Amino acid sequence: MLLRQGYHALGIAAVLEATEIPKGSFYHHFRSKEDFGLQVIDLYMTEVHAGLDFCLGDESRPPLRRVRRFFELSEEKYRSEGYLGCLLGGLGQELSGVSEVFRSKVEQCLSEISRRIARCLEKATEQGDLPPDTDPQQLAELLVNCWEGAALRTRLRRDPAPLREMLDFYFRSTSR
Amino acid sequence: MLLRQGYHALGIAAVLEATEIPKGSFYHHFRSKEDFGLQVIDLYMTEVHAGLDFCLGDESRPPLRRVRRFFELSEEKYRSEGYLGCLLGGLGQELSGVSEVFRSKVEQCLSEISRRIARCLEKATEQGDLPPDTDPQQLAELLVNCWEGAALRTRLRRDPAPLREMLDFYFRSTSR
DNA sequence: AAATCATAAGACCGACCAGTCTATTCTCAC
DNA sequence: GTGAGAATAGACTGGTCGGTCTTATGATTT
Repeated sequence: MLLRQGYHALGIAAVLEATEIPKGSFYHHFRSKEDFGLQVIDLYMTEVHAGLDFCLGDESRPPLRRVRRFFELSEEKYRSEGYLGCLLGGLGQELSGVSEVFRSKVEQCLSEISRRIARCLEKATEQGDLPPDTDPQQLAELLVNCWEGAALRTRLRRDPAPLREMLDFYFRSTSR
Repeated sequence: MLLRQGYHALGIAAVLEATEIPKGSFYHHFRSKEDFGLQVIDLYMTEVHAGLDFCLGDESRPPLRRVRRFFELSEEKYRSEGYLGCLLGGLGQELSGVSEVFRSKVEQCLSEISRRIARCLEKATEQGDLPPDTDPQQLAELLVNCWEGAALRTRLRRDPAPLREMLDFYFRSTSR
């Protein structure tokens, strides 16, 4: 619901109705709506990290393939949700100008993802799949950032093409 | 204000106070808050198109340079606003799941920008600055989408690096 | 069985928001 | 100068929102 409607457009009452939970229970477990939102991000991140574990730890594939696979699985997940894009991008855009808490939280999450991908790109460099002069961290940030942009467009168009074309371009460019 | 705070977090009252305009005047000229938001987008787009006119119409530079220049000037504009990113990206993310009107409006604006850039990339292809088998429209969409992602990250980090690195990567990749 | 404490339950509250209403003032054509 | 419509002005309204309050219930410990 937070992904679809965004933070402000989603009322607590709607969450309570959908989950059939009374207000008293909600505020017993969550300090506030903000606390709730932050915990939703945490939950989202455990999924993301599980995906990263699964893909980047797959020693049977070359490192670059592992990275690509992670994003392909993410695309699959987006599809199953109706192409709503990424929660981090959504909340980041909506709240970064109005809540320092959310801004730093989202930034921290994105840089954490980038760091893990960078470590995998480093392996690719070691194995000679990337030019030796590449900066893995920068290349990883680039990938994550462009992915977020493509995810937004995918959401606007309700069409996965922007995600696919972005991945194609990125991996065609880096590995050549 | 709409760029900084987002649509929902921005109250009409705040706009009225900042502009010292009474409510009666506002609702005399705008049908509703939604109407106001849409007109702000229109205003934003006239600026964007002026920038496109200025850069893409500059016959003294090769086409690829014109495109790059447009985004470099955009970065400069973002900087002067305190790195709040792009209004289209911001409102698109926040509202696309909750308002069909805004969703289609933002999508239409982005695809319009892409189309103009595509026409310039086409010239680059004709002049041999891009491989003859490239799809200008797709390459333009890609650029716009990745730009939006980099703009979001720039906003989250309050730092222009993501924008610059994205442009570097894109133009290094395409023209090689 | 009693006591205790975490949780459930939803009525209730004050704040705020977009939007309306009526009254007033400005502008300009005639 | 006067009439008419556009624009200004802000008090007001109905509804919604996040959050609180009191009371009830369940489970666990002694």
